[in-house]
Amino acid sequence: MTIGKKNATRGIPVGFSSHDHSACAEAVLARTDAVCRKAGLRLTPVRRRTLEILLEAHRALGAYDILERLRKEGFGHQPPVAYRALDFLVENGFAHRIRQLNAFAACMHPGEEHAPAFFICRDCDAVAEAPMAEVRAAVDAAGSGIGFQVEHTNLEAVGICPDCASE
Amino acid sequence: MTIGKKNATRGIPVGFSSHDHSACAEAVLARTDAVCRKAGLRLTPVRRRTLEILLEAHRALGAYDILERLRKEGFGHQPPVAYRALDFLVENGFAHRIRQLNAFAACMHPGEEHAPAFFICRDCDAVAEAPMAEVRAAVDAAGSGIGFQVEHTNLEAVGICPDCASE
DNA sequence: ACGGAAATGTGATAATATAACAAGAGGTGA
DNA sequence: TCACCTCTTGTTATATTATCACATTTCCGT
Repeated sequence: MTIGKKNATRGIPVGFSSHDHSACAEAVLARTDAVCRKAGLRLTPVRRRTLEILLEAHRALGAYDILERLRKEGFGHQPPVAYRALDFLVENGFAHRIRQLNAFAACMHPGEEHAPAFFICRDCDAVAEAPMAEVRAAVDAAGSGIGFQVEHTNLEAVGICPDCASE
Repeated sequence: MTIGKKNATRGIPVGFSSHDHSACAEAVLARTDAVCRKAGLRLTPVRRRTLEILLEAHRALGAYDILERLRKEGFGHQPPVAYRALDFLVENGFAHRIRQLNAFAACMHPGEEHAPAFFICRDCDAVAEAPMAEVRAAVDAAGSGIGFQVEHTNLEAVGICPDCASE
């Protein structure tokens, strides 16, 4: 599946409200830099560029979409290049994996403790990230009820985004 | 990835508590039958058998695991055979798709309105299904807050199951 | 029986992801 | 500095998951 072709030229892919993309992208990148320095993580060129690509695209991208862009910029052109960078970003909370779409999106709140929920439009594939701390608490509680120790939760809601609803 | 190899011979794959598998499997199958009759859905041989396989396995299975078993029993041996049966089951709520595992598990509450959450052991791949109606309500509410109309939610929690924790 | 819709079977291929190994970059202590 | 170690990158190859397209069959209502 190629991600997001349907809405490539209209709408607001990550999040549903208008705002200055480049400003927020820069801010997130700066914050990610800071978090890496503090944690001793190496935000190498591929990794940094991968995050930038996600931030610039401002939508969920498939690994092969990212790979293609990296290739055009002189990075390696084999799948592991993209997957490794994405793994790093996801593991450290700088990006999220959207399983419904087999895609990845930049995290808008790097470093902050947050259990995000994703709202995915089934029409245009736009993705919004919303904080759902209460949900995480409820899941933790339900888990302990059955002796299960929750380490990570992923909540993906599929439906219709405001843009597509108004059409 | 092949699903569930790690724990193929020990533990309790779907749900974490001991019980009579074959009894619960039969009950679920009977209920599914009833729901289909009532709704005018056709639980054809492949579909029925696919559900039975999931129920008997009592764990999440990959599409190709299921395909192999269907093949051995004389059904078609091409991927669409399994995927179509699984699509039917998932669409009608008789099975769930576990995206973390690229796998499928029989629904233990067919016909009941339920927004399930899945607890997935990262060690043995066992899956437990828990009802999380409150979570669904919270997600719906959060969705309306951003103008998003939620149609379907999927919540997957990864962690350590009681069996693996005690080792 | 007949016609249309749904379901099945098959071959082919697309899309996603990982394994395994060689080579390079960068830090650390002798 | 240099030997050493670890992490990172690049590449080849392959595994795994999923869908397309089309022919055939089955089912159901008329």
